[in-house]
Amino acid sequence: MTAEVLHIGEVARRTGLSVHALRLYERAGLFAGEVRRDETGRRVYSTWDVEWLGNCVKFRASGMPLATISRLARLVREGTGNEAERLELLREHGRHIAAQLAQLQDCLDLINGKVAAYERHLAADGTGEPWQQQPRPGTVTPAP
Amino acid sequence: MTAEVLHIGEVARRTGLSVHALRLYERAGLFAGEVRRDETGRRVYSTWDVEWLGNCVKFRASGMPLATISRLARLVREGTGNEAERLELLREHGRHIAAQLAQLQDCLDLINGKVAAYERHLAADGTGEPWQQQPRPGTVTPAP
DNA sequence: CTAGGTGCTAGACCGAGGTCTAGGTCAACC
DNA sequence: GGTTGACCTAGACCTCGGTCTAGCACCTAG
Repeated sequence: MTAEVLHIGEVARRTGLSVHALRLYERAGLFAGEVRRDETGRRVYSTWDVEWLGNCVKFRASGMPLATISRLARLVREGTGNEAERLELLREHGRHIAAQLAQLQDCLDLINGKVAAYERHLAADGTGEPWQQQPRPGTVTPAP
Repeated sequence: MTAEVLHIGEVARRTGLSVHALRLYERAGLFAGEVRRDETGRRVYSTWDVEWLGNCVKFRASGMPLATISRLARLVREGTGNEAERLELLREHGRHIAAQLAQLQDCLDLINGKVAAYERHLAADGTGEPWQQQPRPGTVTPAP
């Protein structure tokens, strides 16, 4: 079967990235395989590229900087022999994600607490304990 | 008990924000209570401000833009009567966090899969199935 | 032949969120 | 009196990740 040939617009549609972003990603070295050109100079992508980009999109969504994806891409491009390095890079980002999960959970707890307080407040007319600035004295010390 | 008076440096140390960031946050309207000044014009913060900033830090860490925190701060500043609005804002951000959690989990699954593959690959010398470009033909179609 | 669609490059521009600098005030210490 | 340290303002600057524009090349259909 002939390898499927995709042009930039089609890849953009499939990945959800803009054509601008695709060209930017290429300049930034995010592709794990040189992007070839057809006779007239247009970029030609394979379905494998699209798959790879799918991973990139997930990496980006999880906060991996372009520079890091680029490092990974280089390792993959360089081929067999650096698997340990790739592994470490992935593990590192895994730890990063774990940290983010914890932070998000932390904030979610905060929000759920406040939401519950406001719900109580709204339902029971003042029973909740929403954010409340304590009454502000005009100056630093209470009236003498 | 006299309200504790904090200056910007101390607040920076307590919140982990830079003094620059604190001034930026003030300009951006993130404070839920006007920041007062002492006789010589230096900013004076209360422990309540520090608490509030702690929440802001969590909000930021979970991706809430300064503009949104600012909206929330305005609501709190305006006082009682807009609790329903605050509630909706918080709920909205809660949904946003849930979406992020899902994305992070998705990426984490991807990474764990790859990590497992590379581990197998490294341990069993080639058994894994790491990222592998299929052999690239010189041109688009295989040699005719 | 012309128009429309798709692609190309180089480079300008953008918004978010900070960070840093210059130049100044003030209070305290030696 | 001089120096040090914390603070002030206004505004320049930075990174990141894109987005958009100008000006051009191709191909295909009407």
